[in-house]
Amino acid sequence: MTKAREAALEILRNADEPQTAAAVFQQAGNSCDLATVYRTLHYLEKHGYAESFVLYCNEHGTERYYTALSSGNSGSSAHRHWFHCEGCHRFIEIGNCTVNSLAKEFEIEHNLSVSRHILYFIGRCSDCR
Amino acid sequence: MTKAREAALEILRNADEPQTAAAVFQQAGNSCDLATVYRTLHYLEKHGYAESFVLYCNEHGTERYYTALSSGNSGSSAHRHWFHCEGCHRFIEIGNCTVNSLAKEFEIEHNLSVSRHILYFIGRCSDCR
DNA sequence: CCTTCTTTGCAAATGACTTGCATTTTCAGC
DNA sequence: GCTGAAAATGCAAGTCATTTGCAAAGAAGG
Repeated sequence: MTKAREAALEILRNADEPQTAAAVFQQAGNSCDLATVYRTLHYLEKHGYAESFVLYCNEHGTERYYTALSSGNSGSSAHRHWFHCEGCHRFIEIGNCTVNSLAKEFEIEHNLSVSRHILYFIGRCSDCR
Repeated sequence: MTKAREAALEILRNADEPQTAAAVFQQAGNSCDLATVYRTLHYLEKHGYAESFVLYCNEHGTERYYTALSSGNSGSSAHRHWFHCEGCHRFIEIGNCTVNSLAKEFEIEHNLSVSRHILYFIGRCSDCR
């Protein structure tokens, strides 16, 4: 684990919301190149330290957001889902998600395999309504 | 409704899967500019003729996919969700989706408003397993 | 140390999508 | 049917997140 990777992972672990590459770059104090941040995030995801999803927001456009997974090296912790506020751009975790069982049903019904799923909500939080 | 918009809407209505701007452009036989296709799809979505979502696929990257909404004054069709096969890149509709009720619960629980949600599955269909 | 493999920085490239602007279409009102 | 203002289109150039080529810097093992 190199210094840049350690730093990025620490940033993701300390964050309570999904982070974009640009956000990680900024929090790292520009201590490394943005291209390195992208490569680092790919590395972290590939090796099971983080997961990501692509989210579209009116104001920020389409960006990939990363979250740390609790246990690294492919020992996966639970996949999470988020609500994104279009006002303040904060994220709130959607707990208690039933998508997994929905995916399982769908797999059986269609005799196929679902390797991942994406779910998120967009709206306005209680402060921004 | 101009010719280009009529054509794009017809393409979406005849499609049984979500279509990208590039796909609509191609099916339109390059009869208009790609920029016009983008503008047209924005128009259709803004005016309730279509809806869209952004999906990431390993092979095709991040793209926006459009589906027609049945825009008769009688009934606008419900928002739909899709499974995307990473092998053949076909889409299969996920029927019977419980996300709406999940969103409603979440709204009440957090005193916020969810204006839209994104859900899709990625995997391999029965032909591509 | 020295060699080799990996990672990084920098700059340039990519690809989906957007936009400025001049030209064409559309369409309501004659 | 004509006409003119408003809207739509084509083309080219721009934007923006993300990726990649390549040479230099760093790590790891002998």
